[in-house]
Amino acid sequence: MSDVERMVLRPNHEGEMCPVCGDRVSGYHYGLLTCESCKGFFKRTVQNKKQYQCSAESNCHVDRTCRKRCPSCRFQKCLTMGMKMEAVRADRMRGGRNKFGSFYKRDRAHRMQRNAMRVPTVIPVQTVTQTPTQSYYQPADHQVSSSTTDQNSQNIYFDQTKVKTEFVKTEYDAHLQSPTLSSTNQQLSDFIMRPTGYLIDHQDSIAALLGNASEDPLLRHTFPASYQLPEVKQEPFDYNEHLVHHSFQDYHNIYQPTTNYATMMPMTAVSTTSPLVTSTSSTASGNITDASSNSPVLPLCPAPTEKTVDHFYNSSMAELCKTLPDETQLPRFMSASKGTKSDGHSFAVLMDDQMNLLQTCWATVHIVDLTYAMVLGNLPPTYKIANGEDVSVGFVALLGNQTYVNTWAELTNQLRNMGFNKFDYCAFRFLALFDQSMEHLQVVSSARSQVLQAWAEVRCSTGFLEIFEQLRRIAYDSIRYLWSLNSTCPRIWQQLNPDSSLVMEMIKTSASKTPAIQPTTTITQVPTIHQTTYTPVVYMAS
DNA sequence: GGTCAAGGCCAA
DNA sequence: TTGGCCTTGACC
Repeated sequence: MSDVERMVLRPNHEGEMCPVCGDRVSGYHYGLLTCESCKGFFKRTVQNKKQYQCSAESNCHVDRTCRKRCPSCRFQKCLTMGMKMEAVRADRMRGGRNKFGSFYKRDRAHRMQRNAMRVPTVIPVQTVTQTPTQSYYQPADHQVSSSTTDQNSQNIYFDQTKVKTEFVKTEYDAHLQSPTLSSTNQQLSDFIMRPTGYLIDHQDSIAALLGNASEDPLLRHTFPASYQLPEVKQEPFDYNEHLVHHSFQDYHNIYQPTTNYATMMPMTAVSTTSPLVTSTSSTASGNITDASSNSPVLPLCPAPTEKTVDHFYNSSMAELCKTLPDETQLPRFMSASKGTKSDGHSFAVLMDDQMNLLQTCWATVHIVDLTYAMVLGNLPPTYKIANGEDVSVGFVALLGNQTYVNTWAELTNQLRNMGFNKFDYCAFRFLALFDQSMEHLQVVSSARSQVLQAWAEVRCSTGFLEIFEQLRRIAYDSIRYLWSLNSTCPRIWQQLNPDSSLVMEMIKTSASKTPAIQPTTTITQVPTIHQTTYTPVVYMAS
């Protein structure tokens, strides 16, 4: 093992801050880089099945000095940041490796790469003054497989050598640099700027779109092609094996509990409202009692092991999508597709359906992405674009559609207060991808059902779904707003290069596909959602 | 045998 | 109840 490899594999948490309270990180604990005190707090809470009640509004500030004040909000923040109750052992067995070992290793390697690449030729694109307690960049970077960037960045950086600044001239250029939209823009196809300021590689956009956490480009910086740190051992990816055995419909067959976790069951899913959807594993009272019914879609299985978690991430849809353009794999794909006629026509139809989905959903995914980042506090309130103007983050999120900026901000606040976490974010993304308006496609309808069922295993609130639908309608309206510019603001429209730009084609197509907001469903008010509708599933020993 | 993320212990 | 330190044990 080389020195560099040793550096990659050896933990170095010096200077790292706990994403929950900001104290010094002592290592990976229950899926997250945290301090010793949050580790102990989380362990006690889960082991002793503690139920906390916030005396305020469930949005208490948590930092090193006041973390003892509100255990309810502290625990909620632990969960939101990504600590995993499943990692607390039901049998209390000491020692041994935990179930996320390979995650930790991979995450460490990613972090080392980021740290290594932070040094050369980067300049701040926007210097944002922030205090430790006012960080709109919450340190979700500590979370294994999370989809955010770096906590320690006081400035937001970009690689000066990569940015084609000539394309950053108007407010709409700011839109075009937002993640989803820009992935379709040929002019910016080499590098894409995330709202947080990071440039991501073009090929990552599909992974981002599909919500694969381990492949999320926000986990990675863009590296010069010539620069490569030694990777942690990569498992060879067998396309055929993954497609056949880990297809979307077969996830539930993969995630089988192991003995360590077999005794852990989600005992209570307390809610004052009905479950999100009727689940076959739910009782009439809404309590989920069947731990063997694992998530078919989301990494929410009640008994994840290192092996099964690895399966999920290594066999991700993103990996499958990456292999699709490879002609040498195409025959295997065709023969491996269950129930799919193995001929070129079937494949063409499949691709056509995928394009339909992407064209319909990209704006929703874009808004969902920014919503989650806002919930985590990762985004500054405004962005300065190249011409010196400040635009609000809502302006960027809604593609310039000012109508619902305030509504979006309120929805974001509500989600934050409801404890919106990465699982909900993941569900939102899948629901966005499998757009309701495409439910005439059988696979979409089926996929939506699986997502909803998986989600219902960890959430018992219709409130989240209501807000998602609001976001989706806002996305539709924003696309139509963009499209309307060709008649209302021809000057700006022309700057978007409408005759040759691929993004214009996407806007045009999606504007024609997304259903108009009906008068009866026009978004005028944020729905009233009570915070008490959310209670996390608590894993308990049976 | 070293590593490190689990659980346990115990003073504050 | 908290949080710092210790012990344990699977994995490398």
